Amino acid sequence: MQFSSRLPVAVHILLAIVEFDGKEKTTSTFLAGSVNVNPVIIRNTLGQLKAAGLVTVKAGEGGSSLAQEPKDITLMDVFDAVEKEEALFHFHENPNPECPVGKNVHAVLDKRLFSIQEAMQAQMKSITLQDLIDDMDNLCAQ
Amino acid sequence: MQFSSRLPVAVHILLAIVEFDGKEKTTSTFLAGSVNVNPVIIRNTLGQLKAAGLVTVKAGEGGSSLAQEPKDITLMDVFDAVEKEEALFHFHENPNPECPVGKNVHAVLDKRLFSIQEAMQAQMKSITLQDLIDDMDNLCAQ
DNA sequence: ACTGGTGTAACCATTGACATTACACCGCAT
DNA sequence: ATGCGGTGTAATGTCAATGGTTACACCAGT
Repeated sequence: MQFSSRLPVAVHILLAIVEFDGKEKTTSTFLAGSVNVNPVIIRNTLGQLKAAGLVTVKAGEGGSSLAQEPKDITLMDVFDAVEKEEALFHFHENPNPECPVGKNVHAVLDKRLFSIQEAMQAQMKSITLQDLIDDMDNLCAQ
Repeated sequence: MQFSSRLPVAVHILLAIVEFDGKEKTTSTFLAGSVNVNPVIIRNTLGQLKAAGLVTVKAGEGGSSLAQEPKDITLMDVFDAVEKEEALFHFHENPNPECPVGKNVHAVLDKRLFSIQEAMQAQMKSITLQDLIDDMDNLCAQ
């Protein structure tokens, strides 16, 4: 199982907004050209980022810009904005309640799985958009 | 996006094998009754666990047992056995190489995303089957 | 040989992601 | 005020993966 490409796409959008700030009008069509997906995908993603308060989008005029400082936007913020999942793991089953194992797996596993999710999220929180910008600037400087 | 229910199912199977060891013949049908899924799912999952060297399955006779000590089996082992994914994140795009952002997102994001994956895996490695057995015994004792 | 069980393959239904078209609405500029 | 570029969103199609189910060949002990 793997995540959708939404997080990468959203990050790409944010980086492009920063990069082209003041140079180009960052319309959905323009961004779509850089990310190489359909403009509607951009608009939807941008809508999610806007709802999360990470960007502002100019309705009639067109274009978008960051609503927060790059150092204040973490990957966790972006992830939250773009993936609405509550639980990472899918506890599908209706385990057999007659069975000593079936009756208790849920209680036993849940907190462990949640701790895994928390570990992931902690790491996401430690990475900011600014980190990525710095990395990109270093690459470009070479 | 979320993971399939394979990891939970696999853990359930392992716990049941331990729990009913010596008491019941843990056939795929029997296990299916506890997990409450189709026996074929159990056989497939059991096949993956076997391939990973975590369990042994008796072909003609029927039933299965652990191939390692519960304290030596981590959730990471189970996850690896059951989810064959390499990368957690799906870097779908063919970003526009003409664009300074598109050209570099991959390089910049990849290592960050991988570090998130590693954080998750580290936590998975820290949880053993024995931990879960202990938790379950405590629940049953109450 | 019979029987219970395993290992697979084939097929179906469902779901979610992503692409794409279409269209209503907004706001600037002529 | 109207045209135009742009946004917001719904409807639809395609594709891949999951999970369910049936079917059947193979294995081992009685």
